[in-house]
Amino acid sequence: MPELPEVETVRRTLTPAIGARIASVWDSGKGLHMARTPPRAALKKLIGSRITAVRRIGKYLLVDTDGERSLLVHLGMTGRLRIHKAADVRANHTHVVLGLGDRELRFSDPRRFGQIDVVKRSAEREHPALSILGPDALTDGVDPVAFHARSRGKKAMLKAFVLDQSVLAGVGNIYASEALWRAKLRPTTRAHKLTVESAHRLALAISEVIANALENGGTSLRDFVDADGAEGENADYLWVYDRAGQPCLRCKSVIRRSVLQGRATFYCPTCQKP
DNA sequence: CGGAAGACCTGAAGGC
DNA sequence: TGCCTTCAGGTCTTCC
Repeated sequence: MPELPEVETVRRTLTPAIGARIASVWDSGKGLHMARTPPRAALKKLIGSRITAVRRIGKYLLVDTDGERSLLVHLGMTGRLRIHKAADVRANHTHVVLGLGDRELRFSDPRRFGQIDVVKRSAEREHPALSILGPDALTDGVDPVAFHARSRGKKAMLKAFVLDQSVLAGVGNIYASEALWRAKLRPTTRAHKLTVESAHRLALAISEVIANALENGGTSLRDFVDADGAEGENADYLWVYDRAGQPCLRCKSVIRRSVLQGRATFYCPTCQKP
């Protein structure tokens, strides 16, 4: 479910946890992404430390402590990271809980596509999940020159290029369609076809789409909520995603849905030129 | 190299 | 009410 704007929204709403001491940890023992179970022994080592910051790299969150380790979290499709009162009933599919006195930081994830790990901060970028990430689309910004350079010689479709986390970290399925619509580019166009001008347009479109979604607190189509349980408003502002059969907001043509690499893709057949 | 298809999972929604 | 199919903000692997 969560792309950069949603993960960043979670990060921002987690700041009340900063300063809290981790008094206990618990995990369900269930396997998450790639059948990996949360590393119980490493989680236990977080006990006694205080949360000093919550950072985000691409779609990953890092909960820093005053020890040498950080908690690494990926929300997958249905993951939630929320602050609850310790007395609140635990949601179904809760898989990791950090006890923070009268509060708890809880990770729940019905589909279990998320990831939980503990990393040594001094070597965090060597973690396999983080080592492959390109520049962060928000923190680092989308450098149009570098973006264009990365597209040289690439036969991949633009949709795949934009989703490639090693090119740019943070863009997911919704905002890929949104950015390509905004840049007036067809999702199936090959990346090497980008001109300097169209690459710049796409780079700017990605930045704007992400900034707007973030302002709206993210897109809640199904599962996404922030750390306080609040939904985002951005679903009301989508131009193409989930709008198949409806008029293009630019030219009134009928928006189409196709499937690219197994994923729903939305575009305007008229104003997004092949 | 790239793309399609399948894998990992659960639950909501729609058709009958 | 139930049963069945389809679909879902993400990776990762395998096969062509």
